[in-house]
Amino acid sequence: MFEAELQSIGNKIRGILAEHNIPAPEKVEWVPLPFSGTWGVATNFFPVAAQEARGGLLPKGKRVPDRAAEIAQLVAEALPLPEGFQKAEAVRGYLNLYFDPAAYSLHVLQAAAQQKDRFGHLPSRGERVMVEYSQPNTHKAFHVGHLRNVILGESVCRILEAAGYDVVRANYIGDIGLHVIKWLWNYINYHNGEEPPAGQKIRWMGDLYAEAVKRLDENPELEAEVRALFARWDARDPEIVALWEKTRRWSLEGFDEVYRRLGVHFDRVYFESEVEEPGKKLVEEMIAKGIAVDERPDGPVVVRLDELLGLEKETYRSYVVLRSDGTSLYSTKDLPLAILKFQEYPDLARSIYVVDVRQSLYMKQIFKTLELMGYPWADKLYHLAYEVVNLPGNVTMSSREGTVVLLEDLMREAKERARAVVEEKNPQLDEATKDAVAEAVGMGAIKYTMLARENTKIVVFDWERALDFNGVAAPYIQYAHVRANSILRKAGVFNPPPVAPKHELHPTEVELISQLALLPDAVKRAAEEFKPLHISNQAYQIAKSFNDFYNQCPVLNTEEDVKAFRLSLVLAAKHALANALRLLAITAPERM
RNA sequence: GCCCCCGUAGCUCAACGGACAGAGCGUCGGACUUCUAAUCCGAGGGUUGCAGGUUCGAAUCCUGUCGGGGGCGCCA
Repeated sequence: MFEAELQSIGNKIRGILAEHNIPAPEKVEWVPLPFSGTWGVATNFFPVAAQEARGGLLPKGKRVPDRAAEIAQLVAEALPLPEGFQKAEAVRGYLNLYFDPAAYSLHVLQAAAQQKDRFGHLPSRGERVMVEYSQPNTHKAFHVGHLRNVILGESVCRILEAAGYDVVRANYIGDIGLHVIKWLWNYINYHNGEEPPAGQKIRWMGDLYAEAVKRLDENPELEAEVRALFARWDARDPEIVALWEKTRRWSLEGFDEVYRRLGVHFDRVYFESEVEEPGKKLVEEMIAKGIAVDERPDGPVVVRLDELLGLEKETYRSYVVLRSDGTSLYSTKDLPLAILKFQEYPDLARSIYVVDVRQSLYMKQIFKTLELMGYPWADKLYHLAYEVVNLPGNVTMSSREGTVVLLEDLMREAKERARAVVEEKNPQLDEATKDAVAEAVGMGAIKYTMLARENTKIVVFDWERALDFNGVAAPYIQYAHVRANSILRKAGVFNPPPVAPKHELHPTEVELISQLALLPDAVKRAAEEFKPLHISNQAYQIAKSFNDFYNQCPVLNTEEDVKAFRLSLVLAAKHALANALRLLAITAPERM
C-alpha cells in the first residue's frame, strides 16, 4: 500500500536531514504502526543519531535516544503533510504518520474488491520453480509423519504461486528399493495371491511391510532370500517385475485417494524405478571421472567429498552411491533425478526439495557432488528442511516399527468429531452440507496444526491437540469467513461496491482494515522464507479482527452510509480470509 | 569426535535488531429479545535456560556453557 508515496516522503525526509547537516540514511525504512485501533506507518531516527554519535557530532553528554527524539521532532515539524495522511507526530525517536482514514480504507477496500480471489497476491515474477514433496514409498504405510511433508509442500507451492512464481509440483515416489523387495519376499512366501481389502489398501500394504521387517529381524538368516530376490529384480525376472507392477499399483491407488482428499495434485510424478538404471550408468561415469571410488567387490562405490575438496575438517564426509553387490541406493537415484529435472525444465530458477531435517547432510552431499560434476544449475538446488512428527514421549513414527498414526485414521476421527460439533451447533443444515462442513473443518484443523509452527520445530502428535477446534485453529478462521458470508447473504448483496467512510471509524474497523492490508506482506515473507507460518499467523489476526468488528459493529441494522461501507469491508475480509486459507490448502466453507 | 535443530507464561506456541515480549489452552468472573456464542470482554500469570560480547537498542546477531532432540559409508 502506498509504496510510491512512502518513497517520496522518504526522499523529503532525507532532504530535511540534509538541510540540517544530519547524516541521512540511504533509504528510509517504514514499518506499520504497532498500535491497534489506529493505523499508519513509522520510521525511527536511532540509526541516524547513532551515526552522528560515531562521527563525534553529538554534544557531550547527549544520549542517542534523546538525539533521535530531537530529530524526529524536527522532521515532524518540517515535513509537509502529504496527501492521504491525517497527521504526523514524533514519539520517543519515532516518526509516526497516520493515514487519512477515508482515503486509506477506500484504498484497501478497492484493492480487495478488484483483486477478489487474488487479494493479497503479488505480481508475476516470470520465474519458474520446482517443488518436490510428499515422496511416499509404495509398499509402506502413509502416516501422520508423511502428512507434514505433503501439507507443507502444498502450502509452499500455493504461497509461491501467490508470490508470482510459476510452480511445478513434483512428486518422487519410492517404488523400488530394499523395502519393496522385503515386502515382495513376505508376500510371495506368506501371502501369495492375496489382495488388499477395499478401502484399506494403504493400511494393508503397511501391515505387510511391518510384518516383513519383523520376520527378518527374528530370523536374520532369511536375509539371504531377500538378497536373492533383489538379484532377480536386478535381472528383471518377468515374474518379479509383474508382481512388482501389480502390488505397486495398489499403493499408488491408495496415494491417489489421499491426495484427492488433501486437495493436492502433482504436475510431474517421478519414480525411483525410472532413474535406477540411469543412476547406475551415472555411477560408472563418476568412477571414470575420479569423483567416485570403486571399492568393489570388498566395499561399495563411495564419493569421498572432503578428500575431493581437500578439506581437513569433517564437512561433507563421504557417502555410498552403489552397494558392493551393484544394487542401487537412494543416492544412486537422486543424482540422475536432479539432472532429469533440469533436462525437462531447463529454466528452473530454483529446485526445492521438501525433505525432513534428518537428511540435511545427505542433501548437502548430493548438491555438492552435482556441483563437482560441473552442472551449472547446482547452486539452484535448495533443501527445505522441516522437523519430524513424533508421538508423545519422543517416539519416532516408524513404518518399520509400526509406531505410526495412520493418516486415514486421523482423517476419519477428525471428520467424525467435526461432524458431531456441526450437529450440535447447526442441526438445521442439510445432510450434504453437514458432511462438507465436517470434512472442511476436520481436515482444516489437521492442516492448521501442522502449518502454524516453525518448520524447524518438532510436532508432537497428540490426538486431543490435533483435533482441538477451539482457539488458534482453522475452525476459528473458517468461522469468521462463514460470518462474513452470512452477513452478505442476509444483505442480499454479494458484490457491494467499495466506498469511503463518511462516519468516524470504530477502532475495530480500523484494526480490521490494518490487518487486511498486511496480507501481501505476509505472502511476500512466507514465499521468501518458505514459511506458511506467516500466512497462518496473518489469517488468525484477520479472523480475530473480524470477530471483534462483528461483535461491536452492526452491519445490516445501521444507517445506510455506514452500512454501505461496512458491507464492502465485510466483503474485503471475506476475500482475505478465503485467500489466506487457500494458501494453507484449507477450505473456507460458506456456512458451518 | 564433528555437525545441525530446539530451549520464551503452568501447557502448546507467536513476536521483520526497534516502542509495553503477545496469543490460545487451562483457572476464575462476566456477555445471546440484536448480522451464527465454533464468538466476545475482564482477571491472573515472564530474570525469554545461563554467562559474556556486539549495538543507540538483543528473545532475535556473535562466543561460550547447560539441558533436550537429531545426523555422521553400503536404510530412506
